Amino acid sequence: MLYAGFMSTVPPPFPTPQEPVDHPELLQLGTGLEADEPCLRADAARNRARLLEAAARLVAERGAEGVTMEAVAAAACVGKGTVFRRFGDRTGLLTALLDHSEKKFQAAFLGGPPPLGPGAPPVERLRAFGIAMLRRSTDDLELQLAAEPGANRRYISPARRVLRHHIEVLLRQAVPEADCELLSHTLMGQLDPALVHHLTKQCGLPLSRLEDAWLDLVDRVAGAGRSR
Amino acid sequence: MLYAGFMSTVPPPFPTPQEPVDHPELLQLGTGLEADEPCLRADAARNRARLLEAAARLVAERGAEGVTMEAVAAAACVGKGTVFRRFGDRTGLLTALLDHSEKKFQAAFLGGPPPLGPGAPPVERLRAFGIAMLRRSTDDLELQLAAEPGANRRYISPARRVLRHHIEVLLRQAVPEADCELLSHTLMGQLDPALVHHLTKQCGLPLSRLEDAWLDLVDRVAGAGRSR
DNA sequence: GTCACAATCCGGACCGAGGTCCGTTTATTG
DNA sequence: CAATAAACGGACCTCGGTCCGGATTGTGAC
Repeated sequence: MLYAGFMSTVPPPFPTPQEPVDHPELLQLGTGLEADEPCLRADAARNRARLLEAAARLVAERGAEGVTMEAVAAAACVGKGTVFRRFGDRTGLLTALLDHSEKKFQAAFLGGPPPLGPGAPPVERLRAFGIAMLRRSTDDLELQLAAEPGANRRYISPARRVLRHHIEVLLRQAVPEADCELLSHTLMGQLDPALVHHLTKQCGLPLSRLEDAWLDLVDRVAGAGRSR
Repeated sequence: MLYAGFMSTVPPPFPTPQEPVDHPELLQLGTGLEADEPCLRADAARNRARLLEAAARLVAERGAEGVTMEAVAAAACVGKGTVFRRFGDRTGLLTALLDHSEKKFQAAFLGGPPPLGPGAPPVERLRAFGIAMLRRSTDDLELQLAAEPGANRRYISPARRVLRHHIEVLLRQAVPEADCELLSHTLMGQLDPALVHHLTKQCGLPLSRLEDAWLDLVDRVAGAGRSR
């Protein structure tokens, strides 16, 4: 028997069938990313805010590694259990910290101005999307790494689903004959924060090279004279 | 101050400079994967064997999740500290369990018969390589998932390096004008055990579709009429 | 307003597992 | 048979995660 009271904030347990959304561009903005405040008791909401603030402060002063669930609880003057009830687990807390930036990004590519948003041809949107993700990764890279779930759940995080699905939709327009679902996973791989971290921080490659590689990859996969 | 006595088996702590190997095809067969037995004291070697056997037994009867460091130690009639000294951490132990299969696979694509081994044209070797990896992933998928290191170290595991480097070498022959280092990461992404697990076990896709997608990807990236 | 009741939340004791330390034991070498 | 380097073992620490008795809050009735 699991808790039942705090699933609003927390990614649904999965495996949920959750067949692919069929109305491509119209999925609700924050798929599971928010739905926070609706029905939270006053004290719960207050504690939630306190916790996020405390966590952000800890990240700022001690880095993501210093964000211990106990430390956050203590810094927020709250019991440890409260942190887990609200955010499910450490990954959930860290994800919530990234939520704001995440939603801004989603808004940008789902409804913002072209070439990132609708209006530009799909391949161009793909190019812009990758560049934007790479740039976004360089900020709060540490947090994104720390927020990454274990191997079992890496591919079922709601945020990742949204990103990947967006790529898939664009791919369908650009290369309808391909297996766009799988292809989208491949493209996502190139934007994986862990890979970006490895290449830039551990191997010392300049970000521009990753950007070039993305553009090249899009070309190869969905580029001009494609027929298969 | 770290331990210094058991680094033979264990991936070097990193950050070690470790500049990229320059002699492409000639790297020693097991890059960091073995170098085990050479200078182990008799009792140490015996305990190592005991531990691996115990771990394998535990995997067999309780699944990878049941492989607790304490349980392994107990099953091998050995102290907990010994397990860590020998294998560094849980990932190291699990990796060691996969070592045999890993080396066999390396031998197959580095020196075995074509099209996997040398002798076939690079694109064909690439195709065969992916298919082989996908098939290999379906066996001991659970173990491979469990052995995956945390986000920080995912891209610096020696075994992964070897695989990726092999792809890179083949790519250089097939598409010399491309950024083969980065492209190889992309291709590796498609073969990531976690992805394979997600797609086959959680989404229910048949393995054959992954294989088709791999062939298609190789085509797109390094396929026939390429000029850029 | 206030009272009572149910739903929700809180807190911190508790557990298991990974990882570390260091005093002790054992293999090797000459 | 020393002497030395290496290995051993298990107590110990930290941290993520769980549990449940008790405290708070929202609500409807009066």
